[in-house]
Amino acid sequence: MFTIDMQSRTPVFEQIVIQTEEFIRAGILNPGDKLPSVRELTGMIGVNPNTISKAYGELERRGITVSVTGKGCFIAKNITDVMKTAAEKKIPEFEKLAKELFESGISKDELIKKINSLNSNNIQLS
Amino acid sequence: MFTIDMQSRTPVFEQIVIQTEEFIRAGILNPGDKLPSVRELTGMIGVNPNTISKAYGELERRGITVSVTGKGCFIAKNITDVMKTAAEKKIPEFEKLAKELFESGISKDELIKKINSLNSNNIQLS
DNA sequence: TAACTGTACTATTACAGATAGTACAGTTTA
DNA sequence: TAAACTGTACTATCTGTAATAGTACAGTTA
Repeated sequence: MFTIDMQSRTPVFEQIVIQTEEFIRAGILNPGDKLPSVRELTGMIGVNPNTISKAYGELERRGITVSVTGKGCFIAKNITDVMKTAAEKKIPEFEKLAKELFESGISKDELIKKINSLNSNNIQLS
Repeated sequence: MFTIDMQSRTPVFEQIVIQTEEFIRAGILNPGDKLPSVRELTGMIGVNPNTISKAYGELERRGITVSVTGKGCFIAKNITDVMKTAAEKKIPEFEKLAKELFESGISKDELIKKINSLNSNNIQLS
């Protein structure tokens, strides 16, 4: 499930957060789904339980998961709204990057072409 | 000229690199232009000369500037090509971000609208 | 009760960014 | 020529963050 690159400059706990979000967008993880337990992931990835706990804490802080001691870590029921809201906060970042490429000599048409080529991998199960 | 945020998680030397690139795209810095000397910037920003030197070294490594001991640090003559090539390498990053926003519920139309609203700040002096 | 769940805490190691100080090689200018 | 400037190199040190190690605790499940 998770693919961790120990050589990456991106902290392990952050890689877990990022990949969890990617799995949600791809429809692999859905509302109410249970993530592997801290100790399961510890065994799978080969890192310290504290590192997993830190990732789960960050996911909960973002409203992406709900952790319950004794039960586990679950994808939030309102995950669709949470992801949409988070994405809207990233629009300025998108505009900044687009502006950078445009001012560097890449045409608007080429950028728009890239967007029109996007395909959703989201699988609707309901 | 340079605006450094000491509270930012982005290293100071990297902020200098990023802002230099921004000044070039905005037409504020042009081919052959001389950057402030290491010791001038040290005084302006209030950081260690080594930090400035590290930024200048990185700029030269990217082909953005040419440093000459005894003379100074200058914007490369072929800076337009260098910036275009660098931007092309960032297209996958652009596609990834666009895909993330799209899969999170932001429509293609909205993204395209943002691109069409872009205005170039580039000032042509020649 | 036993085995699981997430969480909290301290101590330690490792690494990157930044500072401090010094030194050197090359260029410009008076 | 000499002074003042330019970028660069080097070592030592400090700091903050990531990660590890080990232990412990509170709540849930079977």
